[in-house]
Amino acid sequence: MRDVRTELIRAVRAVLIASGVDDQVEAVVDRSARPEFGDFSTPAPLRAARVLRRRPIEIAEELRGRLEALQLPFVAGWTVSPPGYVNCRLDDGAWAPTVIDQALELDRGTPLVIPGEAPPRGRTLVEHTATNPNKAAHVGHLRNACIGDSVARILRRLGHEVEVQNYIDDTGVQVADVAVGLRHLGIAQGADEPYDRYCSRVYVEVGRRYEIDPDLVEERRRTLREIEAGDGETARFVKELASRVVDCHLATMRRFDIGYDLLTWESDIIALGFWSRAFELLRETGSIVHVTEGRHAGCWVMPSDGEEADDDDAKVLVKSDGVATYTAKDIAYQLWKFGLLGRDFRYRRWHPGDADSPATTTTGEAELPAEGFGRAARVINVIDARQAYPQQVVKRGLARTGHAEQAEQSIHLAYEVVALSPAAAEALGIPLEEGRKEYALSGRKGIEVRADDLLDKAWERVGEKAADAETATMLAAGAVRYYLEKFTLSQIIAFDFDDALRVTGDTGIYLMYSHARAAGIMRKVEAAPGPVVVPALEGAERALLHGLDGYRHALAEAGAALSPSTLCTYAFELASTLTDFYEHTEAIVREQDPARRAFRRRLVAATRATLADCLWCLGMPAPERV
RNA sequence: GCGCCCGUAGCUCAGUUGGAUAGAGCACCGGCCUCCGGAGCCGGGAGCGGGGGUUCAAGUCCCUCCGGGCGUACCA
Repeated sequence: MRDVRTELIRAVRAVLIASGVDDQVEAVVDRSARPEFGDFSTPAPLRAARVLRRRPIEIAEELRGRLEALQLPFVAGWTVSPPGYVNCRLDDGAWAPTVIDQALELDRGTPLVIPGEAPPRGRTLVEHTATNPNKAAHVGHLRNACIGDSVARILRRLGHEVEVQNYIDDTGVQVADVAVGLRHLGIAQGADEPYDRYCSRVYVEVGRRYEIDPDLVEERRRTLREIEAGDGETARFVKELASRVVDCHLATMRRFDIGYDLLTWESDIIALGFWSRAFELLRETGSIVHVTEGRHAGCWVMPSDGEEADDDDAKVLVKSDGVATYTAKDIAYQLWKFGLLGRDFRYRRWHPGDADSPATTTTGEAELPAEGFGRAARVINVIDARQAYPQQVVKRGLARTGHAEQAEQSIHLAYEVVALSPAAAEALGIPLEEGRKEYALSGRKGIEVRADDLLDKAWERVGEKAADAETATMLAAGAVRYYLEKFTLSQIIAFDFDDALRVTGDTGIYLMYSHARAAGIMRKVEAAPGPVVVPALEGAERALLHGLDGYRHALAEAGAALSPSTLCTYAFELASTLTDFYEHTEAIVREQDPARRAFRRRLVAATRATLADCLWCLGMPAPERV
């Protein structure tokens, strides 16, 4: 069977139809608001009253009769309460063992697909991280990576075929800036200074010098042109620089258990002529127009929907100097992602010797089959909300070139940025403004909290109590991830050190601690064989069973909404329910009745398994002890 | 100007796509270690920005106003 709630929804839907209401009325089933009503309740009769033109309470009585007649094996009885709810009380002896068994059978090798509902056909491509390879990753980049990684995990857990890509913009202004700085400013790398941090420092300094040194600005222009051209000394220098920073980023993300299937390089997109091919497609379909006068004179632009050429919303794709904009290359990339471009990369392993290494695109010798990459049915781009407009243009590019279906399956998973709380801003030496609640990060100005530094801080914090260094490493990474994932995507995170490094309350530490506690009980109480006999349930036990039963629903919901925070909320509730059980029922080690002891032990085992599964989806460790 | 997002307890945030009495963490105050791990638990006070509307039912949907953020580049 599926989870209890899904079964009840099916049953309610069936009796609604039998009563003459088709799908006009949704079969809503929720946990009962109060225990005295039962385990689950449906307000469907209230909604059906309008359609049937009858009193809700009468409809409720009728539905109750029909539901009773279904004789669902896990249901003890149905009641009606005014003004027109139908309530269900479960048969503990029937539903509890099923819920426990299902939790104990959780296996990450077996997707949690709902029986009868096959996972979607085709590949889902998730692009995330995409940090410019010119500086150390900061907490904003880390939010992107955590969201993307968890979405990928959740979808995989639900049986989707997922490919994760990290886009490397190695031809943009930002990397050019650092190249200029490295070549002309003579700043030395510190002895123990990691390369990405060194680049961060150079990046800030070169930004300052631009203000006072016009020659340096000219040098940037020249550098960009040479990068665009693709071969020559500068291009090689920049590729090397970007590669080294990418390695730093990969190492940083690996500390958070974040990995990738493929690195896609913008320089490869240019070198392999992706844009020129996309340009042909756009031109042939009339998706773009060449503007001869006005402020866009000499440019190729994509007009906005339903307006004439060169209106205010038109987006420039080719500048008057003939160079394609970033958005233009993004359209080409997006067409490739769906296998619509008619061109492909070549592929090899990024670091052949390293088992954790992703694959990478290359213009050199192909070592991996091309069929393994791209060709997506659905594309999810994890990109911050500020880029909604260019992402819309990318989507429009697909629609205009005749790929309405793929445009529909192009999802900009927008999330709000990470900013600094007043306290964090003050700690970084930023002057505070009256009434201002958040302060923007800026890699360019050096105003940032680096991902590695944050993790180091967390490690020191949890290390005070952790069993050993290895445990501290797990706890620190899990704590930081939870902090960055628990906010809804549309919420700006005003990053605060106290909140991020907290070890009590609604934190990743609490979740991992709960898991370790459950694991500890299992070490202390030996497993007992035989069938589960369900005793008279205490409140905390019933709550725990409901928590376990709700996992599939929560996971499916998080997957449908592409929302890790939904799963965070679920995880914290489950952990809290476990704590409640732990604190307010008799210790299992002291339980004398063997049947009850066995039942309670299995209940804890099922909870541990569910929590571990859930933590995996959130990219968090499930430690056996802390 | 136009578009998107945010506004829920002193602070930081949830709120199951419209359901019964709006939750949690932090902070503050007061309790709980002869008890499977106290990174815990129990108790205490206070809230849906304002105003209309739709509905049996609105934090949730519509309109409007007020605050705040972001976008609206031949930057990425």
